[in-house]
Amino acid sequence: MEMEGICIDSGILREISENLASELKRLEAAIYEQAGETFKIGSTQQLGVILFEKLGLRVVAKTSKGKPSTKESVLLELATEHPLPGLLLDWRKLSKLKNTYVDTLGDLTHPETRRIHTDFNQTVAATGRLSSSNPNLQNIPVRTDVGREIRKAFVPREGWTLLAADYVQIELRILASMSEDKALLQDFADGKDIHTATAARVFHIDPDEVERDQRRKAKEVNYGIPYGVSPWGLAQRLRSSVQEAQELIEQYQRTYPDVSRWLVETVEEARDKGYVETLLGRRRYVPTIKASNRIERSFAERVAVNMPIQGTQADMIKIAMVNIHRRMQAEGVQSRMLLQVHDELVFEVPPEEETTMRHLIETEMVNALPIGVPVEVDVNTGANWLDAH
DNA sequence: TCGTTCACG
DNA sequence: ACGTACGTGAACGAT
Repeated sequence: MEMEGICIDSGILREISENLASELKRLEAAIYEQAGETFKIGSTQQLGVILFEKLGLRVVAKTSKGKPSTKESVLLELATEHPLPGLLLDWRKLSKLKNTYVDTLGDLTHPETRRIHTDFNQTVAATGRLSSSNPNLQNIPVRTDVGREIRKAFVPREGWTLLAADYVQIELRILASMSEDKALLQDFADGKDIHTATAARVFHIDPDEVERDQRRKAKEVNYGIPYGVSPWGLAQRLRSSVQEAQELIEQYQRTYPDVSRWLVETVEEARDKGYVETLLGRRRYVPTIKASNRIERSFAERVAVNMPIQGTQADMIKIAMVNIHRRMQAEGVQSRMLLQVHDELVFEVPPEEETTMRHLIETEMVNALPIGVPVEVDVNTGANWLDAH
């Protein structure tokens, strides 16, 4: 994958870069207008002086070094009180995308081959995941409109198509498997939309009565639980009261008692043995699980419950990658495996191999590591990375 | 080199 | 009262 690289359409990036440049220029003018002076917008220090001293806005949160924070959640809160924070949020979003992705990826693209080559690091992440660097191709934007435009610049070689295959809600399926939770196992066995199913159980209603907002809440709980989320943390994410968040967590614990038991037992196991492990026995040592400092200890407890899930997912996709590679060799295909993004594999395939590859990839991903829960994989093709989803 | 911020799963 | 969901990598500013 490192040597193969992936093809970049520099023309697309150049156009995005120009659009971003003019939009940023406009925002800069508006920001200086509101601030009443010019300054380095990217300097949190200079920005802090403007926001909290000159304009006298509230200090919502402090950084680890005790300075007034200007992070996104702070600016969001201040945006109702002054026009400047909203402009800064827009500026930060666009300058991040331009500087980190659009301009950098363009520069790193080989002028002849039009391809870009990352490093996949095998011995960095403590959970067993891969990481990607120089450049990191595992954090290419996708959540915003401009971000999605950047994905369109990742294209297949001439005449071929990109194929993306994603595990569907794999973390929660592994949680169901490891905890052997009856309700969670049943919902997956029934092929239900898991967040809707959770909402129905937690709110004691029919699945077809679940409202958008209830599903959103259930989704945050589902994803928060395997990380050991606190009532306060969940409240931040939901923008709800701590009270409501706490009730949601308690209701979840009553709904999925075996998950709750597994979380407790996994922390106990870490205390007893000094490590936790994945389904296949990959270990992570967590010595601070016995720390006298409560903050340090709590952190170790969250690490302990998260690693078996995240690590088993990493084990699973690695097995799938090896098996897919072997079969590609055996069948002598031209298709190439290009990227891995934790729960996703990206390939480029010639048109005549598309049907074969779709089937081969789905089969090997689904069957890589049997966990007693149905594993679902979403496979799509397209003219670029965005369209392949 | 460190701190802050923010991009992804 | 403490700090507050896990795992990463990179850009930028300050020192």
